[in-house]
Amino acid sequence: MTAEKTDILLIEDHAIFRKTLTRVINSHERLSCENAFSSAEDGLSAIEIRGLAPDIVLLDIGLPGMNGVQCIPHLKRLCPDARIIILTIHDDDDNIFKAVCAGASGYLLKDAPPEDIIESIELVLQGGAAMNTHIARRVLNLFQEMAAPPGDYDLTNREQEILRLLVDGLSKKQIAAQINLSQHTVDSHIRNIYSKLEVHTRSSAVAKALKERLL
Amino acid sequence: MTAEKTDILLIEDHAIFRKTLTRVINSHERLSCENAFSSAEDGLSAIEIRGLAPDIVLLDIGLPGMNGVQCIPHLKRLCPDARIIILTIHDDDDNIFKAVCAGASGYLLKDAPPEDIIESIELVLQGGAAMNTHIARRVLNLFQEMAAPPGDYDLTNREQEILRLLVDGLSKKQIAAQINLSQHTVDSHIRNIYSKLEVHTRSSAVAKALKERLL
DNA sequence: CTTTCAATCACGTAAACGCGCCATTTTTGC
DNA sequence: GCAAAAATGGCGCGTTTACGTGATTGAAAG
Repeated sequence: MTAEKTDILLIEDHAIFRKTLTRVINSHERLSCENAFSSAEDGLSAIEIRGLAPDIVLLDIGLPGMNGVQCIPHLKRLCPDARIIILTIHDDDDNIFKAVCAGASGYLLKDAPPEDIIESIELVLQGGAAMNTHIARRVLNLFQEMAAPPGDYDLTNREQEILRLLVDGLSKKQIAAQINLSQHTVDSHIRNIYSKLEVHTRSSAVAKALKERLL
Repeated sequence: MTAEKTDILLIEDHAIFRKTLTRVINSHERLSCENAFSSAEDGLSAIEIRGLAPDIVLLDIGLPGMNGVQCIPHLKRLCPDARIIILTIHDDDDNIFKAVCAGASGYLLKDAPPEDIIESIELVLQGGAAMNTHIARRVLNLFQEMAAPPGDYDLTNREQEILRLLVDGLSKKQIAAQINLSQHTVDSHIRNIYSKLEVHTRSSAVAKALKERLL
């Protein structure tokens, strides 16, 4: 443990909220917020020009100009080690999804009491993620939606093996050579695959395999 | 609010832990655990035969026979309204990923104190998700890995359009008909796509398009 | 014990494919 | 205004594919 305080950078366009939050953070003995900005552009250019390297970035989504989600990739580039915590009134799935995909470590709602925000910062510093249980639930739901149940077409092992090689773009001849079979046998397996997947072209088979995670 | 207690079903092969947990749950005034099983098979058949409809299922992953992850789809089918909370010693990414994709609402480690487990059950009942912050962090990381930045091969609009049709499994002739072009033109576009994607077969192009989200 | 099914191999054919090589026109960017 | 890039169209050739129509073997299931 060093004596250094944790350096927090804040990007938030609402002036009163920004000042309140800065004060609350600075009243904490191990947290420090020296840099607070009202737009993503200001924050990013300050980071770049003054070489800031915050430990944590608290980021609003509803910013004028560049919004918070768009800002995340730039932050990741300028200070890859910084943890980003989204702090917003928008709790719709789309924003949550985009923020999480872009690399946020936390997603807090502004109506959370200041102590919760401080606690979340500490959790993130300890390597955790900060979200309330309802946001967490949304994240899990998003996951489940993305992870459509892998289709099941009763492919045999051999068929799956050959389907994988088809996805790799190999021809019958190449597949036959790869697994030491006759081209005719490979052909036969491919026919069975087509029949089970109900397709008539290689492309459709490959597309179906990838879309429905058959491998 | 009904006077009914929340019905919790437990599947856990470790007898002592199972009994401890059952006792702790039943000592809670609004929770009830009447059904505890030592295997997924026992639990599932009891649900099916006796028509159980638990509100929450606490599910171990490291079960003999069918494991917890495999069990989830069956639970979803037999009692679609039940919330599933994974309770396990395994906190590796693969298990977390599979459990979350399969539809778990929570992921707890067995070393959590019983009070935490009770609290998590309450959170899930309130529509939240139950995980500690480190598990949550892993989930977010998984998200970010899945959301790899879409590849960029400078495909033109026309090329993207045709690539989409290739993914749909259409032949040159069908594509030409679909967008009112000569087969030769389509052929020409396909060549350019191959060249940009650095592939030489339709399958590889389709695979690359889907794997790297080029559409 | 027989039937089903996976896995293996075979021949032939019409259609589709990948590619070399080429030309014209339109759009885009400096 | 001009060069680069994109979009369009064309011919030919050797290869590959999809599919019809078979066969044999061995293992699993009834």
